[in-house]
Amino acid sequence: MAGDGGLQSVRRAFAILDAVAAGGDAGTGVTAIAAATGLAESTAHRIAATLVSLGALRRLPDRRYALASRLIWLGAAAASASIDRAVPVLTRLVETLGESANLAVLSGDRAEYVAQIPSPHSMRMFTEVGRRAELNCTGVGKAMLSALPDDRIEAIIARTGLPQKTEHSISEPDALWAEIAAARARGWVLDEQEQELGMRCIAAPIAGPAGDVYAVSVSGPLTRITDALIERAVPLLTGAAEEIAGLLDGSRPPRNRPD
Amino acid sequence: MAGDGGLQSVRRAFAILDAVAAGGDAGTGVTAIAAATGLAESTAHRIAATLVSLGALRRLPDRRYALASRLIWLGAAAASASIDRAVPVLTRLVETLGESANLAVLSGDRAEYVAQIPSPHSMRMFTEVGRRAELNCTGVGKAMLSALPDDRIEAIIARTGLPQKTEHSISEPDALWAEIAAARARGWVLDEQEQELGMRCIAAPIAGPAGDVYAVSVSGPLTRITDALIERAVPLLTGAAEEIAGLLDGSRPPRNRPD
DNA sequence: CGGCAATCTTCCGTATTGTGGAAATCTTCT
DNA sequence: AGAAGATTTCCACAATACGGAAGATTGCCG
Repeated sequence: MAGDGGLQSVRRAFAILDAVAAGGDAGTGVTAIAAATGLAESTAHRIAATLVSLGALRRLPDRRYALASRLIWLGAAAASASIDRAVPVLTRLVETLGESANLAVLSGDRAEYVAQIPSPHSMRMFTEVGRRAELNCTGVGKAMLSALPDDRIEAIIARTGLPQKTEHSISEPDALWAEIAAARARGWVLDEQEQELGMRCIAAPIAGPAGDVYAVSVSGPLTRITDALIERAVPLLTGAAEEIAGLLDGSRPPRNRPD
Repeated sequence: MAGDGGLQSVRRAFAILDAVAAGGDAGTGVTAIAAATGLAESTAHRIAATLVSLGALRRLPDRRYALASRLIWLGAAAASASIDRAVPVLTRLVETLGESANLAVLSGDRAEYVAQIPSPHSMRMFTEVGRRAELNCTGVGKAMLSALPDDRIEAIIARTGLPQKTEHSISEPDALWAEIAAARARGWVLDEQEQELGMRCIAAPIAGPAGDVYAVSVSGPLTRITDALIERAVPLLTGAAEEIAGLLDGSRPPRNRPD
């Protein structure tokens, strides 16, 4: 093996998958892939073609590449064990705080809820797992943004804009950047009725070892997610984030990034 | 490139990921990986080590390998676009039949619900997306089993047994194999209160181009999922399976496999 | 429609990377 | 402690992957 990284061509294949994932849902051309990975265009083309034949990438009509279904399947298989291991952590959050706990993953330009332990209260925030949500107006979305490099955030905002779910949703880029800065400083974010009127949510980001990004959150109605509960919940939440990070391949919460 | 498959080492890396995915949640050793892929043990070891350094595999304390979180992330990113494209198909099913429609993926040894369009009826089957379910006693599970090679089915059964959710759940391997044979013959399966008392579900398998397996289903309470509705729904369901297969990288429904 | 620029695709000589057999090491069981 | 099986390391070498160059395609503009 040349160095500690193992097989060069396998590493390059994953770099190409990352570049395509970062390129957004409209697809990524060979020139952009080559630029993002530092590979020659013909090399990038050949590896991308291999990934297409393997079902990990697909070709769009305009010759761009997008992620494909073999990754869905492998991801689901990988998630089977990892999320199962996160469930007890979420469960303890719920038992301690009495509110719903969620785990989300950054999925394209949106947040996808991948696990939820519901609150025992009859009135609770109802989040369908598998549902995708905007990044700018959800706790988990803002938490995950805070774990991304600035240029990645800019690319996402350029593609998605800042969709409005309620009158409280963040509608100005400056306000979102301020939220991100605050999240980076204190390690958690608050969704103050931005996703849904009457609902409040706190969330903490989790960074995986390879650029994968998640968030864990606690959510419920405004009447119960008081400032006192938030104060009590934050250390538990950030502790849960750390614990889940450890379960997801020994990763750690993100360091602050003063880009 | 040697042949049409592209880079040999990238193909081998994915073959190793498949072998680890097929090996179950307890992990897979180098010798088993080498046997499953036909590679030399030292080659398999080196590629697996590369995948560990990339975050696609992780090492267990007993030196076995398991799928890791980079695949969750890539899978979620890939799912972002693919499932979005399947949602209109599910929606049309619901609008036509008036019952909930679901999309599930084979996730480890279980079925994971990845999308759901709920029925407009106030009493409906409530399936939390992201929830995992047993393969032997769910429509989507049995449908997906029917799309797998027999030896893969045997390995799954050996690991999971045949868990019982209701008194109707399939508890004998012979009965499950008969269900699988029937599913292969007609292209869809029926869950007759096996997952939940009072609930009925029909499901059709979808095979991806690279061994990835999904199922689309229509479900509801016994009182509404009548034989007449099933008769009416089956061609719509299998048509939806075909359509979703086409959206998931041009794949087609599985051919019968008379192993 | 033609021209142009940008992007994509193919080809090929070659050197670098990946290979697999053999040996060494580790782990588990009796 | 010994044996057997599994895992890991090493290294010579050949086969695979590489990238530059040339050719092909696409989209835009006048």
